[in-house]
Amino acid sequence: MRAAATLFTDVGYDETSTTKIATAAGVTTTTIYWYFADKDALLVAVLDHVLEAALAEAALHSQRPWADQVLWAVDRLERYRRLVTVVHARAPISESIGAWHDEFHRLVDSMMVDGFRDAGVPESDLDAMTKIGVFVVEGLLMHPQSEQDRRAVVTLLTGQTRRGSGSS
Amino acid sequence: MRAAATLFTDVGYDETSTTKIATAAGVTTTTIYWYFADKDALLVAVLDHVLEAALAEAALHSQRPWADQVLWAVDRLERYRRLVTVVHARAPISESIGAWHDEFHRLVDSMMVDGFRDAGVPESDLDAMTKIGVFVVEGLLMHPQSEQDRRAVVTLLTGQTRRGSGSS
DNA sequence: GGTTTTCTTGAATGGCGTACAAGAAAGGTA
DNA sequence: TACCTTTCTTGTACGCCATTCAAGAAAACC
Repeated sequence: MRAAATLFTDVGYDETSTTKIATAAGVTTTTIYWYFADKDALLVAVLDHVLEAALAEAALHSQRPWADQVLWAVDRLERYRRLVTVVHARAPISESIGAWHDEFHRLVDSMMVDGFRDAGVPESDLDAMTKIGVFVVEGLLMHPQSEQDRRAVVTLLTGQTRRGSGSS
Repeated sequence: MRAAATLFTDVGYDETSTTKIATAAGVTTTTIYWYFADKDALLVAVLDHVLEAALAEAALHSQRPWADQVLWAVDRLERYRRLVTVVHARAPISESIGAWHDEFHRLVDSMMVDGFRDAGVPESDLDAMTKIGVFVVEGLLMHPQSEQDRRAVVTLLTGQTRRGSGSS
């Protein structure tokens, strides 16, 4: 069932009708509504599923340098670009998605705080730096960049301006 | 007519039906379709209108310090949060909105490059810094923050860590 | 005054998310 | 075995949506 909701990731939420989901899953739309309160609830289930898988993988990389971790996350999550945009678009109008979004940011914020603290960001800048980190990662997800551009942005973000990635 | 499309800003694009727009404008939905090819074209017209007005106002502040300019932009554009999210959500699926989004980023990128260059960012980091700037501003628009948090983020972003805005 | 162009409309179409009453499957208990 | 209850699935229907089309009103032009 949730396998059928790969459609949200690849095709998009608004572009995927409940009928298409039902057909792909070999059932009727009404069946979907027995398992999920509404289409938003189905999206939340997909989000939870996807996030859980990503977190499990991320745990394997937790010892790598901070810049590598962030870059890995961007690479790993890039495929969920459509989910990122639709969550932000629907968060203000859908109770369930708004709640998921809030909790998601609490989680990501805490991970970012730890990462930047370990990377040596002074305590006074930690909150602001965390927000910048989250916004930049979301920006990279929503606006796909070339491999080098991604790396340049993350490198600059995480403070180690290793020089030699400029342009023109 | 475009005055009636204030609905997009305040209520949201998906939440505003063509019928509501037509009623608010004192016409029928069909009339709207004489002036605009589809609902997306109407959104693009609203975006152009809103952007033009903001740019005109921004020109008056072009002599202020870079950090103030960015902060002013965030304050000024915050009311368009719904537009920001819907543009990102629809850019991949709507030709016209995708085109608008591309051109918008070209414009904003060039403004950001100039701003950061004048602020003393080395040429080698300029491209990456510009992207970070754009992503952070978009992030601030999509995730409303308190006055102090906004200021702290922009201050850190623009490099003048003036100290004394930390937390806890 | 007649013709052409500009604008507005009512009615229709197909698709959407969702609700509901009815029934099939499955499981438990005698 | 037969009955009852819970779990699941379905066909059908509703109201709303974006969009289209043929028809007509208003305005502009000659």
